[in-house]
Amino acid sequence: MSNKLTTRNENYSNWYNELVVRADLAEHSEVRGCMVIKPHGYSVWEKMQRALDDMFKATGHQNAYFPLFIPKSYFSKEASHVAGFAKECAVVTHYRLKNDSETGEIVVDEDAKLEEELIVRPTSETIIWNTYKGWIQSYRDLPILVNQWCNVVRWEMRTRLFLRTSEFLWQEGHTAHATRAEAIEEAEKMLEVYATFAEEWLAIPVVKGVKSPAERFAGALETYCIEALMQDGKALQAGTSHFLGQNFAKAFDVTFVNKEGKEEMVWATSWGVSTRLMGALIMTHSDDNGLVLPPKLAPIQVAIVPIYRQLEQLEQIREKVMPFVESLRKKGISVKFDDDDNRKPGWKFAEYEMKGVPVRLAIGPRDLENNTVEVARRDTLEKNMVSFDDVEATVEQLMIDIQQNLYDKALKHRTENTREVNSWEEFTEVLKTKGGFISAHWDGTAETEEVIKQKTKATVRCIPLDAPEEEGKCVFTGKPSSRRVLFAKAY
RNA sequence: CGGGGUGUGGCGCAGUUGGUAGCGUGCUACGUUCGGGACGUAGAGGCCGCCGGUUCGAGUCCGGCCACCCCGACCA
Repeated sequence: MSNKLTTRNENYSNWYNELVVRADLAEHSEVRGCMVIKPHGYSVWEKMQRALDDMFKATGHQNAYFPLFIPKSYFSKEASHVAGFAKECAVVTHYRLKNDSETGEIVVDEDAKLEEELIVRPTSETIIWNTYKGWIQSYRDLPILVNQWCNVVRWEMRTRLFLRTSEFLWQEGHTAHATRAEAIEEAEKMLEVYATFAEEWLAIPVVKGVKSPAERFAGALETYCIEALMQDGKALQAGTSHFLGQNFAKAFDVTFVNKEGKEEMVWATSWGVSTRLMGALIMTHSDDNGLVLPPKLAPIQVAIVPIYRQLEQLEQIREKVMPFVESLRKKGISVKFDDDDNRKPGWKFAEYEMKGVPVRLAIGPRDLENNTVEVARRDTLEKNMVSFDDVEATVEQLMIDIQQNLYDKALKHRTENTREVNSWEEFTEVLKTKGGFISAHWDGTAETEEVIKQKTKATVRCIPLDAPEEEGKCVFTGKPSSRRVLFAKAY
């Protein structure tokens, strides 16, 4: 086996593809466009789920579950929603197989055709609002704050592990409110939750913003988003939160009686993040040696590699180390003492590096003599000899330091790759030679946005929420603009 | 849907003008090793993507399918 990954400089795209497989996160399944998320990858996802789920609960939400299948007719009720998803829907038409009487092969039983076809959910707004109709009569029934963890299917033409697969895992929050202001507040609140999660857990700095009308979710009045910048200078949308207005209430006739006894339409939001965050995590921190994980999301936070000749020596190391291992575990740090006798230390070093374990400890006969441990940190690849008496404190501190260092590095990268430009020449030049976020004035029209996209492949990633008012001229048309927006090529 | 590529032991690949399938790695056993992906010896493992054709003979030539990957258009 070639032990080295393709480097990021050689071919960023290959680097990513190889890394996902070699770090044991996921692999292509035999089904086109679908992936198998392997235990190591799924452990990371579970940690994300846990953290997010706690945050959802803390903001008053509850989990529920809605069907995988959506009757086709539901879709047609919200015009822009259908238009947005129609091209990528999997459709169930039959409910039974049979053995062909001639060949004996398993075939679709044409007699078992569904009266109404079912769509495999690409998102659940329609079935949920069809359900909410039955839950809501009075203002007393509001708000409804529900989330579901599930899989969805979007029949993508081109797929990449985690970044875009035909089936993916996500959560989708769907809330119902009595007033416009409350729904907007909810959409903004969940954007904050996502941003906090991205920065504190994934260690990924994000720009909070709103989407241009062209990039808005199908059926939304406003789409809020968090945008991150990857190491190759391309942007990645890491989460979205939508203010849906009354569009779905109108489509599904969901009304409530207010305090004054008058009937009103319900206001809605929806918000989601997906296994795509795995892609963001990988592309933000990892290096040419493999995966780099922030400690808060690493399934194994500390790996201990014993170095020994005879099994007797291994036992000596084990005796020395186990109380320390137990002590770390009591503090909630996940530790693996790797006593696998079939792998050599060098192999284990490389393996834990590939898999992104934040801290690796090596302990051998020399360390037993000197009461030391070799401490290696994944993010900087630094190695230090530490007294065994101090190693617990060292490890605890490293959990904090590595988490922080990864964030700082990513923020530095983003800062250095966010450039203000004021002319079309500058715009195309920066895009061609450097990439990254381009902060520029835009006249706000869909036409200009489209032309820029056609010419450069760069899109308006978002209008940052914190963008200051600033008089300027659109980089492309020269028409007046009141604030800068962020452009970039995107995943 | 266009363009390109690939299908051969688990994985990665070679296989020349057609002659009965090989290498690396991994796997099993034993021994020596063990501080950055160890080494030796002995083994196991293949309807060469599928269907048809040419031929005494096809992994190899011809025709037709199928699948997957990569690059575009579309998208979280």
